[in-house]
Amino acid sequence: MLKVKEVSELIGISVRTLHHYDEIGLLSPEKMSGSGYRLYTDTDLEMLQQILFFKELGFPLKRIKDIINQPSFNRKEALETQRKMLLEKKKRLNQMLTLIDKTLKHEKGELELSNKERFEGFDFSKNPYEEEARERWGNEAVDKSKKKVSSMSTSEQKEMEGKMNAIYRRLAELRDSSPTSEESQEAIKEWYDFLNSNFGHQYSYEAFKGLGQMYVADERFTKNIDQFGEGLAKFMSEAMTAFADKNK
Amino acid sequence: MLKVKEVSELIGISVRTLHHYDEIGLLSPEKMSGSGYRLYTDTDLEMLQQILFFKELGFPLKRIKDIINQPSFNRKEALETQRKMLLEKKKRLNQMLTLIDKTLKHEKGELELSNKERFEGFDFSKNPYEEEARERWGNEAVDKSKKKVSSMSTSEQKEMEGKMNAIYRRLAELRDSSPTSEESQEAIKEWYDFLNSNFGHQYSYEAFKGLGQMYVADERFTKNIDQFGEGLAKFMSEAMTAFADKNK
DNA sequence: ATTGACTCTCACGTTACGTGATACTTTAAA
DNA sequence: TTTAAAGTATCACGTAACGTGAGAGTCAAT
Repeated sequence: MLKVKEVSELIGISVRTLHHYDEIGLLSPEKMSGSGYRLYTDTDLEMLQQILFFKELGFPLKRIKDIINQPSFNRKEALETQRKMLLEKKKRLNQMLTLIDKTLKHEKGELELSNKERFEGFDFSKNPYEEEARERWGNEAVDKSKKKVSSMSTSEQKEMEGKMNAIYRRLAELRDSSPTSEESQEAIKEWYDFLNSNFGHQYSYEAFKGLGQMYVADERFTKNIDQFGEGLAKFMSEAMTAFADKNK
Repeated sequence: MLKVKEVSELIGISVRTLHHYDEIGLLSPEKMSGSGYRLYTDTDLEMLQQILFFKELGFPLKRIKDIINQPSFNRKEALETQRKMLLEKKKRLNQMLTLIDKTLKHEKGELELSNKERFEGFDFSKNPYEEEARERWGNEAVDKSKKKVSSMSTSEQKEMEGKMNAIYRRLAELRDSSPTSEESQEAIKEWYDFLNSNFGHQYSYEAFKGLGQMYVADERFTKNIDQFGEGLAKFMSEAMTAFADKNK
């Protein structure tokens, strides 16, 4: 069992960080000495490794706490998911390297670079790995929408629900047409805007696409959506994918 | 020329961020409309790209501002340095992937993993790229010490200078002995502690070693230090390297 | 003229610690 | 056994980098 300085030196994080993690309930050591000293066990260190990987991937500490406290949390699975996420991060890094090379060529007058192209290697999606985390450890869109809704007044809830239903009904009318038609895409845009302005969560196009995929993968979504019309979830999923791919 | 929302949507950063960068003088648009709207030119966007690369590499905004305001700042050179840094970042990412693979093997009982090994892919050095930035855009140890000194009272300056000179003199006395001797290492530790408590900058052992190397690589340092004794810069450099290697 | 979208500044809030202070505990040396 | 230095705790303010909401001014289309 290690005390704070020992852990701090072993890993290279500050004692203050360890205190902070204890305070917020993220990592509280399994044992305390009689005089109130924190004593970290091997198990604590195993969990700390998990935390540091999630932190490296840009997850806020609160979210990390959520995740590791899931009853279904399993370290081996987590490592595999984190591995996948790190590979994606590596891909993004490669995109940035490609962008630098292009910019250097541009500086040398070897190629043209539009303003848009100048920033194509950057991706400021909120947290690109949150979608994956959600799939594995919790469906935050559903959870968050439930929470957000429950904190509204009744009339606010009715208004929002009315808007949502209207969009669903509109989409249901369109579900026999092509998901990529102009009308369908317009309606999906409305859905995209609605989600982004009412649920305290900002969807990237990629995340929106992932959400659409979940509509058909997750029974709860499919059932809920298909109330408005048989096959609506599938239609929306396809339309959302098309929307995201068109706008990326 | 683009207004804030256009820039925000082009790149994916918030309007607030652009406001903030203007406020702190990091990126102020070249033009303003008659009514006070920020108007960003292509040149502004070029600089913003630079800023975002530095930010990706973990540089604080203040430091980024320092760097890009250097008279010697040159975008092509910056891109090349940033490229190098991103490659290093990629290497660190690979180390983490390797660590995950090792941890997974451990979970499966295929290998042993000590507590130390469990964290070997992590590196929490302050900002690992600062050393390189310093080499290229400014010798912050010198600059910062000058700035720090100029904001002190005269008596504070004398006291600090006295301490510094005493350490130099001590080291000068030892310069004909081995840089790794106990006495030399003690004196170097004093220098390390002095630097870390007087210049508003925290040296990692690696950075301290790098600084020692600069003493012989940078004419200004060598000249300044050798005032205390011929060959002192070289001696200190070697002793600092030994000190860092022993403590890492 | 009106309205909705856009822009500005202001200012408080959030997140994740860094830092210094004060008091208690532990450890090693005298 | 005592002492002093190192280690640990809690407290609380500060920093960095925005996020968020508010209120007022601007712009463009109807």
